Amino acid sequence: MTQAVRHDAMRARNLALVLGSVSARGSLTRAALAEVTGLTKTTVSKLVADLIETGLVVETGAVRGGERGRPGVEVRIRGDRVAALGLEINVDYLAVRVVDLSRSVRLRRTQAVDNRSAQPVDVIARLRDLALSAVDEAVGNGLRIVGGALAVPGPVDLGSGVVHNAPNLGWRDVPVLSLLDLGIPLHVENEANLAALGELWFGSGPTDFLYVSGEIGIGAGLVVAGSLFRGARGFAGELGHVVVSPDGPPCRCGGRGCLEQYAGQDALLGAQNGAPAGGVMTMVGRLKAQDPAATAACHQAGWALGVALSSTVNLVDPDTIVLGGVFVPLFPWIGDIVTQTLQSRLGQMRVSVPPIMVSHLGFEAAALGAAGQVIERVIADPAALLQPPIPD
Amino acid sequence: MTQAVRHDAMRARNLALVLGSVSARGSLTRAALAEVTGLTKTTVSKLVADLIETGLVVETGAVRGGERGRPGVEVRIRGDRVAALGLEINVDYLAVRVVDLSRSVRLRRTQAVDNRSAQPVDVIARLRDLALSAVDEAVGNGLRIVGGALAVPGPVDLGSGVVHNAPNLGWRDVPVLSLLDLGIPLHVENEANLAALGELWFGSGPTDFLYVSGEIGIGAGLVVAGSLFRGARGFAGELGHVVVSPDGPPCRCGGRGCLEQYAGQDALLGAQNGAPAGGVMTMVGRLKAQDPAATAACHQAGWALGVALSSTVNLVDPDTIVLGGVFVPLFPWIGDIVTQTLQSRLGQMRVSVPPIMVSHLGFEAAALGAAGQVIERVIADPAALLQPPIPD
DNA sequence: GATATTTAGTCCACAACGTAGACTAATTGG
DNA sequence: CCAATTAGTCTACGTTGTGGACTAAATATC
Repeated sequence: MTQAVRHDAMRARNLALVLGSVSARGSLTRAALAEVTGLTKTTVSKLVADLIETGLVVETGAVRGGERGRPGVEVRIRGDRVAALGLEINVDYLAVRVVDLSRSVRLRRTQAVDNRSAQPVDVIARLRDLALSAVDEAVGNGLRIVGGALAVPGPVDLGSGVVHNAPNLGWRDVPVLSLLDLGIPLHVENEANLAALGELWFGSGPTDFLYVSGEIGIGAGLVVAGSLFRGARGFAGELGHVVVSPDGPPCRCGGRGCLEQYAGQDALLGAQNGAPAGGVMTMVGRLKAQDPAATAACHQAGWALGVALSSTVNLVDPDTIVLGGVFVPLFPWIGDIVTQTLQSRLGQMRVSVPPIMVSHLGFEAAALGAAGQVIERVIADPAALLQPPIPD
Repeated sequence: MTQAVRHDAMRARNLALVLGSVSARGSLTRAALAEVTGLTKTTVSKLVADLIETGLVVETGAVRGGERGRPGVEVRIRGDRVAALGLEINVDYLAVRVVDLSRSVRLRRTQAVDNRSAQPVDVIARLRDLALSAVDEAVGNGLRIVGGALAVPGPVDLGSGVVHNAPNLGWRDVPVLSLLDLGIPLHVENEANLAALGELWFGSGPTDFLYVSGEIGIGAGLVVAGSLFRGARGFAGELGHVVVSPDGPPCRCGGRGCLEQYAGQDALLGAQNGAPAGGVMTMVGRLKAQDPAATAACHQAGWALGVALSSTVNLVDPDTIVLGGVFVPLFPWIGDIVTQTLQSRLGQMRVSVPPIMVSHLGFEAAALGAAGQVIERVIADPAALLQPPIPD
C-alpha cells in the first residue's frame, strides 16, 4: 500500500519532479520547467531556489535568447558537489567509477586481477583499497560521495547483501557488504542488472530492452519503461540457465542443455579444440583467419542464444535486445545467426521481432550502472539527501 | 516522469489510501484507520465522511467493544452501489460476471458455445446480449456498473483493443472493443493475465506468483508484489511458446518444440491415439482407468511443463507457481512430474524452488479477474469516479 | 453506584504548500 | 523610443493536513 501524502511529501515529490526534469533535459529556464512539470511559475521558482541553495542545481550564466521577450536564465544539474561510487568485482578485473550528479564519469580505476584464484576476503580488501583511494581523490576534488553500489557476477540477496553463490568466482555465502564497509551507504547487486542500468543511463539505448551480459556466465537484465525488473526475490534474469536443449550437456545448475553450455565463455572459447584457448581476442583472431572450429563454435553459440532468446521474448516481451560482454567483439560472427534464429522462431506470431543491438559501453557498463543507480536515487528523491532519516 | 502533486492529488491519494485500507482489512474504525494509514484522526474522519457521502463506504451498526474506552464505529466497503463487469470469450464458452465493490460476485452468467465455428461478429453479438441482460439485472438491483473488462484467449493490443491474433479462436485483427460497445468503459486483455489477477484477488493465493493457464493454448500471467507484469508492449507471458526441445514438432508460431506442442490441450488430449478424444473429463476417466496412452501423454506434458517452467523460473523468478485450466483436473497425474522436473533442473542453484499449487477458481478466474481489475481501479483512485474527466 | 480511566471521534486555530494574477524586468520588432 | 512579448517575483488566497483541546461513551475500581 502507498504511504500517506502530507505537505512535506507533496513538496518532496515536486522537488524531485523539477530536479528530474532538469536532469532529463540538460538545462531549462524556470518558465520552461513550469510548462514541463505543469506547476506554476511561482512554485517552480521556489523549488528551484531550494535546489540552488542545496547545491544540486546552478544557474548557468547563459540565457536562452534569440526570441523576443525577456530571456530566461537556465539552470542545470550541478556536477561538482554530489557524486556516487560504482564498483564491480568480476572474474578477471576490479573496477571503480565515480559518477557525479550530472552523470559525468569523474574517475576511472580498473585493475586486472584473477579473482578466481584469490580468497574472497583478499579480493574485497583489494577492491576496498582501490575504492578508498578513488574516494579520497574525489573528495579532494570537492565531491561528496553520497553512496555506492557494487556489481558482482551472480545472484545476490539484495536485502542482506550476501552473495550466496557466484559460481564464476567460486564464492559461496560471502557477506560482501559487511566485509567491504567503506563508511558510505552501499548495496550489492547482480552484474547483469547493473550493466542493464548502465546501458539505460549511459548508453545510447532505449528505455525498454533486455540486456544480455556475456561473461563467464550469461546473465540478463530486463528494463521495462526505464526501470529494472527483478522478479519476486531479485533473482530474475538468469538467462544462462534457460533451456536450449532438454537433453543437452549437464550444467552446474543441475539442469541439462542450458544456454551457458553452448554460449558461455568456456563453451564458446574452449570449444575450439579442447585446449584452454586464450581470451576473446584470441578467438577473434582465429575467426578473422576463418578458423573452422572457431566459426563452428560461434555458429552454435549464436543458434543457442537465438533459441534461448526466443523463449525469453515470449515470456517477457522486451522491445529491444542489447548484447554485451563477449558478444560485443564476437557480434560480427554471431549476430546474423542469432537474428535469423529468433526471426524464424517468432516471426509467425509476433508482429515484430525485437531488434538485436550491441552495447557500446564495454566492460564498464556494470560499474557505471552501479554508480548511476545511486545518482538516480538522489534525483528521484533529493529531499531525502537533505534530511537523512534519524537513526534509532 | 511522475506528475506534479497539488492539493487535490494529495487528497485523492489519501482518499485512496483510506479506501484501500478498508478494502484490504474488511472493516475498521476511524481510529484504527488513523493508525494504519499514519494520518491523523481528524484527517481520517474527513476522508471517511467524504467516502460515506459518495456511497463507497458505510458505517456498520456494529462497534468494536470488549475493551475499555468508547467503542469505535467500524466502516466497511459498501457493496450495494458500485459494481463492475467481467467478461470472457473462450473457445467453448462465454462468461459474464458482475462483481461489486466489496468483491462479492453478484451475478454469474455462463453459456457453453463453440466459438471456433462461429464468426467473430456473431460471437461478440452473443456476448453482448449476455452482458446486457446481466447489466440490466444488476442495475435493477440498484448497482451502478462503472466499467468492465474482457478476457480473450490470445495476445491483445491493450491500447487499441484489437485482438491481432487469437489462433485458438481463429481470430485475426478483430476490433472487439468497438464491436462490443456496451455503453460502459471497457478494455480487453489476455485471458491468462486476467486469470492471474483473478487468482490474486479471488483466490486464496499469495501476492507473488506465476499463473499458468492451460487452455487450448498455454499462457501465463506473472504477478509480482500484487501487480501484473506485462512486458514492454503487453505481450509477456506466452509460456506456450517457450522452447522445450529446439528440434521438436513444428508449432504454428514458427518455432519448433514449443511447450504447447507437448502440453497444449490438443497434444494432451489428442495424443492418446490419434482419435479426436473427448474433453478433459474423458481424459480423467481414462487416467483413472489407468489407460497407458493417457498416462504417457500426461507424463510427457508434465515433463515438458517442468522444462519450460525451469526456464521461466530462471528468467522471471516467481515465488510460487499456480496451475489453472486443464491442469487442475489433471494435476493428480502431472503434478509430481512437473515438480520433480523443476526440482532436478533448479535444485542445485536456487535456494528454494517455487512450490507448485493448483487454482481453485476453475474456469471463471479470468472473468473474475476482469471485473476485479475495474474494482481495483476504483479503489486505487476513488476520486476519479466522482469527477470523471471532462471529455474534449 | 459514583468516579476514574481509557479510547473514539470532533472541533478549531494553525501551518505548509501550491495557485492566480498583478507586477516588475529584460529583451526584440518596428 | 515605444509596443509587444516573455521571464521571473510578489502577495493575497484556497486547500489540505496537523496538533491538541474537547466531547462522548464505554469499562474498571472502589
